[in-house]
Amino acid sequence: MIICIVGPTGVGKTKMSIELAKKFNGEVINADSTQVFKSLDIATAKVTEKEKEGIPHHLFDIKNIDEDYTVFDYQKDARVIIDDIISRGKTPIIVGGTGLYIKALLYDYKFEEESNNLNNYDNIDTKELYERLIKIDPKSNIHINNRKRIVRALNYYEANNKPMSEKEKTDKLLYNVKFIGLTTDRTTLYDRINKRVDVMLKSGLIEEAKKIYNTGIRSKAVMTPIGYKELFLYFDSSITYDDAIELIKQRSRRYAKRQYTWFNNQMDVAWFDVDFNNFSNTVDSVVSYIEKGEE
RNA sequence: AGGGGUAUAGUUCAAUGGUAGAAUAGCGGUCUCCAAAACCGCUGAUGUGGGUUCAACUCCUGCUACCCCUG
Repeated sequence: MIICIVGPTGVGKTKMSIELAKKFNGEVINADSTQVFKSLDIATAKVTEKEKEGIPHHLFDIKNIDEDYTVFDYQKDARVIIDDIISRGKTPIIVGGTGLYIKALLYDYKFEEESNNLNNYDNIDTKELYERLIKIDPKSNIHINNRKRIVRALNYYEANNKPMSEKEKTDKLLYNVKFIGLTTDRTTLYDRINKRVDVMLKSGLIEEAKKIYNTGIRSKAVMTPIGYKELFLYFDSSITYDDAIELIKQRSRRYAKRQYTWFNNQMDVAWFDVDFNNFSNTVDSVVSYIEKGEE
């Protein structure tokens, strides 16, 4: 059996993962696209050594910030680790907020080996790209404004010689997985998100961001997470400090909302309302839910 | 107290007397190697009572609230 903990940012997934690992003889596998990178710690709310309580953790800090990492890589790496943990008789506990990573890992998503020389079509405007796409793939339902997806579909066509809309859609669960979703009402969640940003600032977020800023590295790894790019704008004096902080909070709230959309619609999740005043209550309900399913 | 001004969506602003719009917030959704990304959709307002007019956010007026100025 595999346990997979999902939910929006800031509900306590990390804390739950440690508790469940203790109860079920588990090892934690990261399912967060930003936490695979070294030195992105505070903004990504990565587990600290102290919080780990000796539980083995996998796929954290495995890449440098000037390297790329994709779902394709994640699927390969994490499956090896799952098999290894199971072969040692322990329980894999997958924790993270990146829905696509989780889905690609546990369902039979098929990715073909493609060259990493992706064409960005930098000099061509989106409308033109869309017209090209429709020509090679009339059934495509990618929206005309979604440049990123259009580019992907064009690259897919070039690499595989067939339109993306003809790619086989696969949606079968490959493992015996219990999806545990942690949730709370929207107001509480937003409040926690806002406060967590303030805590991050006290823990040295500015210093962490400044250090990365000074490296001059502007890779996907550093420009994707919420928390650095906004502060970079402040360092550049493009926006004020307060605006940068507000932006971080706003984007975090929106991110949380998108996470709900994914987890509600893409996988079969058992949701648990988190009791923040007495977290062990929540742990107990989750544990008994898992044990009941095991009979 | 007297004089002046303002009142439109949760917020900030639009609308020659002729279908009340936008930004932002909020909510919902898409997603098969960039996903903390990218993209799409929806809800919601003329402070209040009269009057003029075919027609009032718009003009007149009573009230209320807020802002500025003056003792």
